[in-house]
Amino acid sequence: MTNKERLEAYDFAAIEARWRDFWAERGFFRVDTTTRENTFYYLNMFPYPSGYLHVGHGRNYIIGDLVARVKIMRGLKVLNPMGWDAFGLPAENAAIENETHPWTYTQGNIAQMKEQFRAWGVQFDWDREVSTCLPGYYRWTQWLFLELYKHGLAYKKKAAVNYCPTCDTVLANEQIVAGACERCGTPPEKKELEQWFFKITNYADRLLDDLDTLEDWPENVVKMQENWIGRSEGAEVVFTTEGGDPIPVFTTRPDTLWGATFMVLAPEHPLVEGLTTDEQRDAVVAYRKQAERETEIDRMSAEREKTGVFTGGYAINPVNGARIPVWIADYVLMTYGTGAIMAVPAHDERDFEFALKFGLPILPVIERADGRVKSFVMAGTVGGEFEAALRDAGIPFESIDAGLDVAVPLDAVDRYTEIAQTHLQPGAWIDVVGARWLFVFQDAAIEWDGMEAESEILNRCRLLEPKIASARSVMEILSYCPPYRDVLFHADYGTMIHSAEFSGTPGSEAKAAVTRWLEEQGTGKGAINFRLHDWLISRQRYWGAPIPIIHCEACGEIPVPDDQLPVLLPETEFIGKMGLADIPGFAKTTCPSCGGPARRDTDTMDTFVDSAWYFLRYINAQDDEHAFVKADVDHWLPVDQYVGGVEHAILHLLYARFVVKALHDIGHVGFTEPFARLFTQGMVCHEAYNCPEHGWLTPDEVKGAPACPRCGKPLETSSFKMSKSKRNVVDPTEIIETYGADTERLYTMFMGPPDRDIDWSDEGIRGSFRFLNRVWLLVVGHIDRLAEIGAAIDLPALDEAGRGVWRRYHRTVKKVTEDIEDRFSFNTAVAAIMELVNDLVPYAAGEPDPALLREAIDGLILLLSPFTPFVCEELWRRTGHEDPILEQAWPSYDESALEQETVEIPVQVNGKLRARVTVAADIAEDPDALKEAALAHERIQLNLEGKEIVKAIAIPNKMVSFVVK
RNA sequence: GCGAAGGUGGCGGAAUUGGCAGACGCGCUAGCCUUAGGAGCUAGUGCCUUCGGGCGUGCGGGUUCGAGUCCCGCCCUUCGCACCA
Repeated sequence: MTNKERLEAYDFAAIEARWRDFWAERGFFRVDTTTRENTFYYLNMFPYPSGYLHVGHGRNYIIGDLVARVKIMRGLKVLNPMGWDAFGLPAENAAIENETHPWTYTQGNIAQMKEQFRAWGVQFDWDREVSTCLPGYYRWTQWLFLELYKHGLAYKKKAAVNYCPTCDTVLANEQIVAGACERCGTPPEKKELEQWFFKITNYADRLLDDLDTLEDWPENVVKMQENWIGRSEGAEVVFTTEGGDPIPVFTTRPDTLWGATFMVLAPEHPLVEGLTTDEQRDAVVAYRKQAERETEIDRMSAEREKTGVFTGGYAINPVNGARIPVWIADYVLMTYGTGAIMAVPAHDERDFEFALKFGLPILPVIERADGRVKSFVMAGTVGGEFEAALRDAGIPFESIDAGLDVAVPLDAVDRYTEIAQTHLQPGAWIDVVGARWLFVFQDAAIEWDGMEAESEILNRCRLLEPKIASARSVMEILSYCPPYRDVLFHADYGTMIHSAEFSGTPGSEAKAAVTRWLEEQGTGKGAINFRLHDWLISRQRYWGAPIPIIHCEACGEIPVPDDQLPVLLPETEFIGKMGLADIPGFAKTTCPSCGGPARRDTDTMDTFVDSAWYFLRYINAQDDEHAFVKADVDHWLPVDQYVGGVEHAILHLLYARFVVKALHDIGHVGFTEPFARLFTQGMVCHEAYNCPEHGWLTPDEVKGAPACPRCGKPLETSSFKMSKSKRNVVDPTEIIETYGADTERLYTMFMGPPDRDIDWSDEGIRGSFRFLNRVWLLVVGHIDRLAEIGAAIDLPALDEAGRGVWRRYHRTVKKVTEDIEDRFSFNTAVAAIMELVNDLVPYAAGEPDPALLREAIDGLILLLSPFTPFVCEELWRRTGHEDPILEQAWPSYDESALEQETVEIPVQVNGKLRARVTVAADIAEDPDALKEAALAHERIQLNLEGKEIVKAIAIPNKMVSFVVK
């Protein structure tokens, strides 16, 4: 090997300084968006300018830079822009904390983050930089608002908001932590305020249906969106109060209507007032007050007991005229469906729990799908020959504590009833539950099929058994019997029973049949309900885009005319915790319509509005006349590849999809989905150390010791997402100083699959550094042995080692290309490059073919360049190239190099690997020849000795397998 | 409870279509080299072994010549939603 000592060391600091600004100066990442051919729009979710990016943030941008570089070398015109999600609460709160203006805070952070990108070698088209807090941007956010407004998609209505009485302000949902105001800990109150909404519910169906067209989105994100939209199919059925007021309810189970034994309204339902009787008034008022106060905190606790109060009022079930009690309970939400439900306790788990607790009747109206019927016969309730009779009838049973557990076949229920009745002792009864419901008394077997049977059975049982004299329903009696626990309740779609003329309707038809009938009767109709609510975009905070609406006493709500946009954020000094309403003079204006005195809307928009359209703005970021140009966005959008964190899987992505659909319908864009391909990268975690006394400690303080350096107490150690508060962030500046940006980039791509959460390893990164040193020495140490650029390889003249390297090189090109472009599998791409280097090092140290070495080294540098652009650009120049790497074509591979001359084929005998035979490629192709070769192998012959071959399988190029006896 | 992802050596992970489990890297072991650094180089490294082999991808079954991969039934971890009628 060439004498190492003479070789220049890998001086990453000097190399990175040399090339840091090169790519930007040459404009490789600038693109003209009027271009129409070979374009590629790569987009990272833009960050909130927090001012500091750790190595975990780096993952996102390094992936983007890598893909962009590959696509550029592929000859595509790549748009990879960057901007700042600069408005919003985090910036405002941080600014308040630092006693500065959010503007100053944000600008300083942006400068710092740009410097970090530069250090990483991460390149963007900075000519298209977008910052949502600049008037040049939010002027168009306001335009977007007005477009939606003019098309009926933005409206104002009273809505319950969270209001903190201590801070005297409205709180955004994000400001409520564990049910209390994040600043002062006071539980917020519900307050009715006028709020702006976007009518996203108009698009619920399309947002759901179009998810099917997003084939390149991660499955979990699609599912999360589906769940969030929450489409339910069922019926709306109109119950009535005794006073004649309609109470519409939504149900997904119209087939269970005959089992509705009571109703429950949300505590704040408007009909509660009228339904409440004088006796119940105090209880109802108290409950409503409690519900209003406690919802937020209480909803946090997972499994809470059902609570509720009877109003004293009754309603009429339209299907059978039954008079049923109306209750209020906080498990019914005013914000879903109609805020009222019909309760079918036999087939809805929540209703079941509620009914049992409050003693309301529970009537099964759907047969169990599994047909199970059970009967528990308590010891002493039957005569001695009972068991023999069961055996004769072929009815299986089991003796358990205190009695017999009988599993009655569904078709033997009547026979069982007879047997039970014959052997019943005086004063006893036997019940049959599950797919049939019967109570067998000495003088009668009563089918439990409705309210009349309910009261008769209840009365009889209470008389017969003093212990249950206080039972309030039949189901309550049954619930005392443990063996019945799993058969009393079910939510199956089974055959309808106890439902008048619908009894016997099979489960598969029941829903549709009842819905049709309800429509004929005029008491209900098929209905679809969504969990998705309209998007509340009003914020009563300063740091956001002002809503461009003027309120005039004479003319009403007037949109700010286009030539008066933007409505600028008023300049103030240190703003503290306030909204636009607190800024003197802001609201005062004149009506654009009548010229009279008027008042500006003082709400600002949710930051999710800013980020719901920024990907359009990049296309024409400097256009002062338009938000974007239709012809351009229609070409560039949908974004070819969108990358960001899963934390935005629901809100941001849903809002962006909604805005694009709305803009499409209005006619501003020609496409209906913003992001063709989505990739969600995982978080980077790092060891964090917690001392019960001194809190979170940095790894430096701990130095690997298991105890706190200050108090000696044992430390809790576990891996968390990097965060300042847990003191476990890894600072890229330190990494870059120690190893260089290339090493950080390489390790970030190598440490694991990019979609998975992963631990940053302080040892692991050294492997990547070592590898780059190896590459450096390989290239710099053999420059004098490289043939001239472009020299042709004389393939037949290569020795065996050379042919091996040649094949390895081409296989590597194929694998790296596919791993990056098709699979986003950067870790395995790096592993393949490492394997290539592992082959090249000994080859280069021997008697390498200069032309082959040239091809392999050039190719290695190009393959590695998207990962480690600094060192690769340096090596590229040192090996004699004058043009930059980004002007080179991405390496291609030679198909013929992928074919092996000899192949190693595993041979199995009875499923166990017994030998490997090395055969020529043409033999490996031919099953018969392959079998012959396998049979000829010594170890196989040994294994086959004295055995008969039952079956022989040869899969070309894969495997030979013998089955022997 | 519902939905999603995952469980493979001491560790991060690989195995893309049912075909050689553990690529690549970290760590570790031994040796070499050295101007003694946490550098570099070489070899080894799933477990057990009587050195023939046996066992091995969360657990239990199944399909198959062949299963980390497919099917059935469980267990565990992480994430998202959660009284949504």
